[in-house]
Amino acid sequence: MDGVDKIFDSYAKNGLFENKAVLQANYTPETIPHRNKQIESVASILAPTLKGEKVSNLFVYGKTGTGKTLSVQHVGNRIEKRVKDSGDKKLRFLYLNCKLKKVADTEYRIIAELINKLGGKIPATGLPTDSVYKKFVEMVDSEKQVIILVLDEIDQAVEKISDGFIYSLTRLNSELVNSQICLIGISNSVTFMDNLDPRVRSSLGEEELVFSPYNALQLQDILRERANQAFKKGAVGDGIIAKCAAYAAREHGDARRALDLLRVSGELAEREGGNKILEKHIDAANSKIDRDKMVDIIESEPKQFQLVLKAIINLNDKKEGGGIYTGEVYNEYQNICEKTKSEVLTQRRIGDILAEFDMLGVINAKVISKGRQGRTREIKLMLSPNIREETDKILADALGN
DNA sequence: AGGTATTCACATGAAACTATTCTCTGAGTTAGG
DNA sequence: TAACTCAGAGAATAGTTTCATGTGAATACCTGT
Repeated sequence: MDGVDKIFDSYAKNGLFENKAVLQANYTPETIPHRNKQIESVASILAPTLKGEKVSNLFVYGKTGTGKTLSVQHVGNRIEKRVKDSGDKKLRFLYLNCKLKKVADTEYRIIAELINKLGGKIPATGLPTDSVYKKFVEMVDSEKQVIILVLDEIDQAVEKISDGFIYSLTRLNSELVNSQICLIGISNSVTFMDNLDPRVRSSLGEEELVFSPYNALQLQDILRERANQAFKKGAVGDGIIAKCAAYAAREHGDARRALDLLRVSGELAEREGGNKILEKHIDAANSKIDRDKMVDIIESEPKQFQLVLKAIINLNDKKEGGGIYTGEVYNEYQNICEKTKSEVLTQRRIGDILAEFDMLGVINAKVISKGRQGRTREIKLMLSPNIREETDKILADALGN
């Protein structure tokens, strides 16, 4: 009876989870608490499709984890079911997440993916975009039907491609003879609409819907409902739910985060062999989630990014507290490249890489002007000590030294 | 002293280039009738 | 003659370089008191 057996034993005996899938990100719950109003709005906007009538395009926005995607999909499923039951009208509900890398982050791939969902076939590459587009129109228009097209994280798509793409989609209706198409855009950036072509804005934003963040009490309701299904009885106290909710509420009311927190807490408690989640598990889970996320990011970053990060870390160690500037980073970066015999990129490119690190929250870079000493980014490394440790390991590993 | 003009060290943008990935096409090759 | 193979053409993407333009404020330079 060694340690491994002991682990297996205790796992089999007192697993905390009844059904862990309930807490996972892709789970679709039966009910969606505190979103009735929004769901009804979506439903009333989409209702005309049941009669095959033209409906307004809809634009939905709200922070991550506020139930946007869930609500829209919920309504979509209901409509589809309804249509299937009554059986006369043809209606397709297409959901597409534009952020998924390698699936739908270019114009070509988005349309190709849509064609796939419609049941058509298209090679992953090798065809001119407009012929793919033509094929799409053809497929849509091949019979009399209504198509509800949901583009999730649409802001990502526009950033990568251009808004001309969406413009042509919104204008699609005029090209279609038989069918109707209804566009639903989902975005978590409120400002996304502002720097959009006015024509696109007006046609996409015929109807708008805002999902505001959940507050702590609402999060508690959500958690409680899911916890009931996910855990065995008695595993979760009420204080635990409240604490998870409070943590997540602090982070702009992100329900996904709250659920993650609960799940990871459960996993930690289980691993310790306990039969109950304790408060300390939540704290541990909280930092574990942050750490895992960051480590994941750094680990999966391409080599050049890691070299730049290494340069920043070196400088950070060398001059405790003092500001780090782009030029310094570039010099240090060049040194490291020389040592590791890597290709050296231009300063222009390093600037972009720094901006991306800033976006990811690895560093905090503020553009400041030092007067006669020019304009530059003032960079602060944002890795907490325990993440820092892991990072060093990863970098040493990846860069071989 | 107070007001302008300079100037620095990059930031930020746009366009062009490169390497790689993928499919399709058609020529040439092979195998079977 | 049909089936098969394989190089090359065309297209798209990611990552980068090249060229161009922008910019906030410390400093240098005036100006008139």
